[in-house]
Amino acid sequence: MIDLKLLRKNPEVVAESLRRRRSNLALDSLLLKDQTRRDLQKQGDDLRSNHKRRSEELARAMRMKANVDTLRSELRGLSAKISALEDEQRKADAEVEDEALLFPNLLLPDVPDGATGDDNPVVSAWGGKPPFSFAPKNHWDVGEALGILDFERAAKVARARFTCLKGGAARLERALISFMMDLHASRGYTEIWPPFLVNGASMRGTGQLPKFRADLFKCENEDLWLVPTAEVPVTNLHADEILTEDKLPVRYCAYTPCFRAEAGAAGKDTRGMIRQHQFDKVELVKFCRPEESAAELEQLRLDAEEVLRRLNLHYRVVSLCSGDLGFSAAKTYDIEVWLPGQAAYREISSCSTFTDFQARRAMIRYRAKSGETALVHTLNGSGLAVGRTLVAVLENYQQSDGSVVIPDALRPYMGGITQISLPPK
RNA sequence: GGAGGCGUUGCAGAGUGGACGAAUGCACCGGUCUUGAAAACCGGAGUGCCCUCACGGGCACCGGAGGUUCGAAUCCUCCCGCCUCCGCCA
Repeated sequence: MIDLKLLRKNPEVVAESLRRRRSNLALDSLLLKDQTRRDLQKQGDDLRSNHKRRSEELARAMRMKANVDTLRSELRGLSAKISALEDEQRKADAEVEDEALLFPNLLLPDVPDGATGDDNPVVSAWGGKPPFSFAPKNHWDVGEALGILDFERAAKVARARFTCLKGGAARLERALISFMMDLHASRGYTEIWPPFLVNGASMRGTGQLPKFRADLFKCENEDLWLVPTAEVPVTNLHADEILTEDKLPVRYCAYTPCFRAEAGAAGKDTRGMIRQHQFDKVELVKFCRPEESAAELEQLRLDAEEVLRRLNLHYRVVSLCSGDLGFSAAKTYDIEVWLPGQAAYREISSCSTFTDFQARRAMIRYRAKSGETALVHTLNGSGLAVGRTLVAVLENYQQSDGSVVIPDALRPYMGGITQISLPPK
């Protein structure tokens, strides 16, 4: 959530960020609702203060056995007035909250300006496109020929946008998860195995609700939602907590399956495993002091990149421009892996700082040595999207005979398998 | 799923209708004492919202939401969580 005090004091700062995002949200209505809310609070506080004093008077009078009928009925009237005002106040609070929750995070100043993903500048690259002596195939062709990806049967038991992995691919998926978790755990991230269903408050805390309800799967008749990313359960681990400063920064890594309704993505990436209702992901999540968050974002990005380097997969990094940035993020790097079968770079990790936006929603704070409490900054990034990493391995490590060589870094996790070969005819 | 018990300020733990934002102990932060430390003694510490340039002040918060009452940590209803026993299950 954006900072309403800042909005009140510096509306032009918020307006400028919205303008850069190409958002058409207007501030007037929110500012007005905020003013109404504060007026009502002042009125209510004054009435309650008065009521409190008169009530004490009544108690004193009763002790002296005085007649209190007049005072009592007067107070009854005052109490009714307060009740009515409190209803109004609740309504006003909700109106401010409902509207404020729809405002995206403020951009960091160094977010490049731009309208769409086409405007995202490439900030770095690693490796090079691997040479092929033949025309490299799409991962679905590679996988179906090997009999390790089964889209049709997955659609039969679930529906479209699900994949069934089999044999070498299933093993590879599991190997990738273990490989990534081991790597991050060895580099200072504490391993977390969180719930895969969360309540609505958690979804609100990280910003999925109320705005992106349509992208989520929900359990019927329960306040339980399937996680779209480990970011949700892991960030909310510290909701409503005050962390001690010497524990910061807190760094977690977590594997979860991710469930996304992919509303509005009809017709996009309909073939293959790029865009699924269910996929696996290893996520990195950090909580830190505000002054550390810029450096932590850079390190987060490097930690995600390390996975691709060890797998020897070519990638580039783009900085999301103002118009392309996600709702909750203040700044985001996307890591895009090279997919030779599609001759394209595809997003495989997204590393973001959310500054205090999620911390304010989820009330995640820390106590500074001075004794003051302040909101932490939260960050997270994929490290990596496992399904897309599997795609990248299939496409980049495919051989002319249709087999796929296992990258060296994964071999310890593959039980001696060095290559996924075609089944005998 | 059934039966019962419980949920208070960082922790422990009092408080069953008013003077309770809440005793006490521990922990924590200052200070005195000490060469230093411990102990002892003195003092200070919750969170949020609002008003104020500030000093300061007001209001709310005893798991959550309602209700009864002039007044609720305390009484009532519902919900959530934890514990114990039974059932079921991996």
